Amino acid sequence: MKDPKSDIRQDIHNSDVPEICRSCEARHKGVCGALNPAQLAALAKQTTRREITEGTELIAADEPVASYSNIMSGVVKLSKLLADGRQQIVGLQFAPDFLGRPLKADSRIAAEAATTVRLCSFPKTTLERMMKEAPGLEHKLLEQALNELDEARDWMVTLGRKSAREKIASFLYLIAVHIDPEVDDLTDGGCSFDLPLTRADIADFLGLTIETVSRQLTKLRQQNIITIANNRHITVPDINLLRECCEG
Amino acid sequence: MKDPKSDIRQDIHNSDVPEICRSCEARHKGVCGALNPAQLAALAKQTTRREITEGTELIAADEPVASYSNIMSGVVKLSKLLADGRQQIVGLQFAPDFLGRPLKADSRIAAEAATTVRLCSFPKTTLERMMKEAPGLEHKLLEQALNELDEARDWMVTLGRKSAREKIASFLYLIAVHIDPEVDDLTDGGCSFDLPLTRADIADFLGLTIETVSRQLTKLRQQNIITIANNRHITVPDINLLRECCEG
DNA sequence: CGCCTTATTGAACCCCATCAATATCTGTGG
DNA sequence: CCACAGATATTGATGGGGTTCAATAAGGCG
Repeated sequence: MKDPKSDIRQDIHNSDVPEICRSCEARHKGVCGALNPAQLAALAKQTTRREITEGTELIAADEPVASYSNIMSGVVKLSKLLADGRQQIVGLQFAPDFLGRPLKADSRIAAEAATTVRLCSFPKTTLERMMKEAPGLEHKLLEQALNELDEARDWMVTLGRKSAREKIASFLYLIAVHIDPEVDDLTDGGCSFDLPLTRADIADFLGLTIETVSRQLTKLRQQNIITIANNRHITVPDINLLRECCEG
Repeated sequence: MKDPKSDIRQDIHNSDVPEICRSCEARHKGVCGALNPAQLAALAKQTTRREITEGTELIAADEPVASYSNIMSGVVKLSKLLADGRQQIVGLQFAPDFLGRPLKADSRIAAEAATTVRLCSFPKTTLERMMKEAPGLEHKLLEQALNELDEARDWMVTLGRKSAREKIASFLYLIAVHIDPEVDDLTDGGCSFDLPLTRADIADFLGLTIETVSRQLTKLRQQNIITIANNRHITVPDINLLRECCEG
């Protein structure tokens, strides 16, 4: 069932991996993990790496886009807009996530750099050609899509059924888990991180107003569940206390 | 790059399609569309078809499940539960959707028959084996996952940013589009359908209470945007009026 | 018809939004 | 280093949309 030629290719020595790919996270946990050195080299020829400043629009809703990207560092926010200006952030993406809507010209979702972001971009057509040659690529995309679907559905519970306090706690916990690789659902102890979003963005992510976000953060601070420095830097002395706030 | 053997298989005459698959929607729009007649026949040997009554639990959250299914008719609701009993419905599935969480043992989501449901089920292991033989299967799964992701994100806007009235209108519109195949985003005129959910389910889908759902339905009725018969049957004289209610 | 479930309607309350004022941060230039 | 200005965040007062609690009505099925 397997093409023997590709087996040979995959045995090519690691030194054939393009230099820029060697230390890239996307090659291990990201979509590029599905490519062999020769395919990586072919893709690398077409890639452009960019550092993008906070606030830059990466993908406009409704506009067809000609390239996909891997996020190498930073945080990207995905958002949707209603006609009257109300906004909802529908997802956050971190390294080494794949950015773009496969199998469709327009995503109907806007993507914006929430922090400084480094991207590794390549033409849509190149990736689509490779999807036919390397079925593992499609598998990686399926994995990410299903993970994002799980996350989106988790967040629907937060949006639909949680109080403002629980929403804020859930948000802080989400960021803690994604920013600090040491933290996961079982961790004890404390952690600290910078918020990748402004209060306005947090409000748009949680379906709240800026004022409510601010008030609830203040309350969590007064109850010693978090400390805040310079508005953006959060310290969580005991992650379990925060976790308890996520569901009442 | 292509395995010539599979090309031959795909040219096998249509009469080799298993009888039970011939009139099945999943073979056209669903995942089975990726299988050739021989593969369909192999899968058909392992499938069981069941008719399931409203209210039956199909998948329990956290419990590993040994089979996947195609929905042949009816509506399945996917829901999540908080520890204190608060519930959020995170998705609705219609024929010919694929039911189950690929690539993972437990889905952390409960699935329940919202109406009478007919399923075509097959062992997980069988499908996983076929995914390796027929890359098109994975492609179909990716398509559905991305569609569900789009839908989930659309709904996040509804949950996070819309008023109760807009939520109810959005829900009615969603059902109209999915139940009546004639209706889509561009349709004019009217339509009518049965609600597949109770008021309690609608509330859990929209992040509201039963009472609010009821009050908003009453208001829409008083404004002649809908009529209601027997609590469940909705008639929409002008779908455009309803559409306008979805965003204010 | 009678019972039970499901849905509607009413009244009071509360959480969060809104509007408004003040405070803090950040970066720039004197 | 400080002063200033604009953006960002906090805090306060008030009001409204949706929840909660409670009672009534309507549907569904024996």
